[in-house]
Amino acid sequence: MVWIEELKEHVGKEVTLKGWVYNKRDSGKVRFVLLRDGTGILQCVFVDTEIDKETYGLADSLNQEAVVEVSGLVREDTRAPGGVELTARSLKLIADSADYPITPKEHGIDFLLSRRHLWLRSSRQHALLRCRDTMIRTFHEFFGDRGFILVDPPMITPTSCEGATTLFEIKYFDDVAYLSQSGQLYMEPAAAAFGKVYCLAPSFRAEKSKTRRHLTEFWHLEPEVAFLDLEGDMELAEDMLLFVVKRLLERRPDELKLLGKKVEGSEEHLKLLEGLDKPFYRLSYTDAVKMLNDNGIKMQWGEKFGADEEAVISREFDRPVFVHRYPKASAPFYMKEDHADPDVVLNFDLLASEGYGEIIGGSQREDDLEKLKAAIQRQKLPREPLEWYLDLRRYGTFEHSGFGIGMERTLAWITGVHHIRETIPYPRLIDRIYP
RNA sequence: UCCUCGGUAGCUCAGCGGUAGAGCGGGUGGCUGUUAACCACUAGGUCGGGGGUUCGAAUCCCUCCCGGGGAGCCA
Repeated sequence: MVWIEELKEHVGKEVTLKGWVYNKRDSGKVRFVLLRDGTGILQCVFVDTEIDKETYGLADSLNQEAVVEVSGLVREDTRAPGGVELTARSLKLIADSADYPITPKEHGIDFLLSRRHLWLRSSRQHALLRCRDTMIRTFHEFFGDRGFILVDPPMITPTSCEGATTLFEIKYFDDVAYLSQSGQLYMEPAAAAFGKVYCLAPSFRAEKSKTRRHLTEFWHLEPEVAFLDLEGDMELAEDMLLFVVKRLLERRPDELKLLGKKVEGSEEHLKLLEGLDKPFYRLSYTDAVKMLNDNGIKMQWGEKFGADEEAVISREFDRPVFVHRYPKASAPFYMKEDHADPDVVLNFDLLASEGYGEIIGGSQREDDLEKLKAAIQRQKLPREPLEWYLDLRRYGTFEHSGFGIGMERTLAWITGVHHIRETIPYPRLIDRIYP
C-alpha cells in the first residue's frame, strides 16, 4: 500500500491505494474519481473501454466519502490536480457513505461547526491544521535550541492566578477546584529550578466573549526566564515570533497560499510577513495615550485600551508593536513596578499588525517580598493560597520575566484567517462544546 | 451581560400582505479528459416554536428558542 504523498516516486509503476472519495466528475465514457487519503488528493481515471463493466459501473456509482481500494498505473499528467494521476485498473468498495452532509459547495458556519468532526476532512482545514502542526513544532524547536526545559503545569488548580477573571469551577472530590487560566505561577518556581523554562498547555477562560479572537479553551505557551529583565523579555518574544513566521513561510507556502484564496489583502499580508524583521516597534503606554490623543481619540492616562484603541495603534505600524509600562492601578499583582516611575509596571502587550490585536502579554515579575505582599493586599486577594508563591521571594529571590502567547491567535495572524475558531481542531466557544 | 443581524427544500439563499421559488446536492438520462465539469428531466417544504392583527400572514405585531457579528475582558 502506498500513500498519495509518495506517488511521485512511483511514476510508471502499478500501485494500490486506499482512501475516501473526495469528489467525482464524469464526461462521456470517462469517470474521474478524486481520492483523498489524508496525505493528498489523487485523480483516478476510469475509462469505459479499458476496464470491465463491473469496475466502471462501481466507479460511476461511488458516493462522496466512501472508502475504496484502487489499483492502477501512476502517470504524470498536467491535466490532473497535483500533476500525477492514476489510470485505474481495479476498484474495491470497502465502506459506503450515503448522503455525506458537507458537499463541495458553500456552507454556513453553524452547519460546519456542528459537523467539525467531518469538516476536518476538507482542504482548507487541512491547510490550517498542517500550519498549526508546523507552528507548534517550531515553537518547541526554538525553545529547545536555546536550552529551555519544558515543564508541564497543572490544569486543575486551587485558585485563580489573576483573581478577577472568570474561572471554570469543577468538583474535586468533596472540594471545589478550578481549571487553570495560566501556567505562569507554576513556571516561576520552575525558572528558579531550571533557569530557562516554558510550558505549552491549554488555558481555560469562562468569559462570555463572543468575538473572533476568543475561545474558552486555548493553547497557551508561556516561557519564564531567570535573570531576564523587561527589555530582554521583549527581545525573546521578538526572536521567537520571527523564527516561527520564517519557518511557516519556508515549510508551508502552499498551505498559506490556499488559505489566502478569496481573502482580501492576503497577498499584501504575506509580503508583510516575508519582510518581517527586527526590531518590532516599542511604544510606552504613556506615549500610546499621547498618540491616540493626537489622532483625535479622547482618553485619559490610566484608562484601558479598548479594541478601537488597539486597532488604531496597530494600524500605525507595519510590524507588530510592543506597548509597554501600563498603569500599575489595573495591573495584576505579580508585575514588577518600574523604579523610574512607580505609577507603571514593567509589562508589555504585543499587538499584531493588521488589527489582529493582542497576541502576547508579558512582564517582569515582582521579586521584592514586601512589595508583592502589599500588592496582594491592595487587590484584596487571599494570602494563604499564595504562600507557596511568596516562598520564591523568601528563598533566593531573583530577577525574572516571562510572557504568554496564544497559539490560536498567533496562527490566525500568520495565516490571515479571520476567526480563531478554525485554528484549533475542536474549538470550545461559549454555547458550543459539540462535537 | 449589553448592542446588532438572522432562522424559508439536505445545503446556500431570494421572496417581505394575495396559489412556495432559484442554484447546488439527491435520483434518472446524455456526452471519450473532467477541474466546485456541463446539458435535460425529476423528487423534495408544518417558511424556528407559540400567540395576536387581518377577508387573507413566510411577509405586520408580541413572546420564547436557536445561531451569526460586535462590545466589555483577555492570549
